Amino acid sequence: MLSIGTLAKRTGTKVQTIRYYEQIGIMPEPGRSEGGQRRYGDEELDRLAFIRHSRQLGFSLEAIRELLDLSDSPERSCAEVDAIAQRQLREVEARIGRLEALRVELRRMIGECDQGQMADCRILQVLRDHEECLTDHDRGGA
Amino acid sequence: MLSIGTLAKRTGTKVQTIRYYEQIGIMPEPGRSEGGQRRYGDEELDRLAFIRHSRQLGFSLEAIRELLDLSDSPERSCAEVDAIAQRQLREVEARIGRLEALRVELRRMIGECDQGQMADCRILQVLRDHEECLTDHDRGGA
DNA sequence: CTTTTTTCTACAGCTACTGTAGGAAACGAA
DNA sequence: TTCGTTTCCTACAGTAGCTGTAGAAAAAAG
Repeated sequence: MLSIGTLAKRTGTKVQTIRYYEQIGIMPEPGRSEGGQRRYGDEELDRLAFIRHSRQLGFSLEAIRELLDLSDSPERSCAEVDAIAQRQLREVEARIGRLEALRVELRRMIGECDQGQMADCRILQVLRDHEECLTDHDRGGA
Repeated sequence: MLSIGTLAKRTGTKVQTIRYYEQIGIMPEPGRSEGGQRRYGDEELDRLAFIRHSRQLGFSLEAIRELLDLSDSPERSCAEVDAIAQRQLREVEARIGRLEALRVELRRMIGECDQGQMADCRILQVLRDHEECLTDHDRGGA
């Protein structure tokens, strides 16, 4: 039987996070010691490791809840699991795309900065320079 | 004089977000109409556009607060602004790196799924398969 | 037996907003 | 001017996914 602290160490999770998972219902209420402390077995260890690994892969807790539900009902097809993973992949790719665009703009901005005085700092000018943004919203909104 | 709604439309911001920015002190308290409604001028429009543009580039509100402070004190060097932008670029690059690693693992996972029954779903197996994670934390923690 | 570590509950705080309720102000049309 | 619609006001709760705190009890170590 494992204490919450041991479980935490073994899975690289903080103790409060485990209690939080219990609170939101993705970890079960475990048994207790005589003194009222949580005691876990291997099943809970596996479940928590699954959750943490999925979190590391960027799955939301809601998606993980779905995955756990699916894995509890073996009569359903693997296709549903696949769909969740595909969705996750698409989200990751979208995020990468957005960040790459940011990187381009940041690099351009930084490249133009020649370490002069504030008055003509290119970075601030670029950030202040919202012409495109403004007209964007103007045309779009009105 | 602009109403808060007009300012919102022009900058692509929600009305509540503007009030939130005022509350946390990165937008000033504006003048009011006779009836007590907020009225803005071009200075506030510029400031808000600066904030929104910076947010779109991934800067945190804290970083933006710094940038605004710096741009209010023109005697300081552009190098400080450059440092903030560089830091931001490094963060963006780190995030891209992490997401690319995720993408690799997700693709591998999905590739192995052959749409069979749950019992032998590769995706769930991969997610469940935490050997590496466990030993990682085991060796690292103990 | 004493000291230190761990655990307990309950709650506040974090980022950056977003949404809601209930009411007042402003604006356009008749 | 009156009506109806839209916008605005304040104040507060909620979102995701935790993290940190306080004060007390239980467990482990010496």
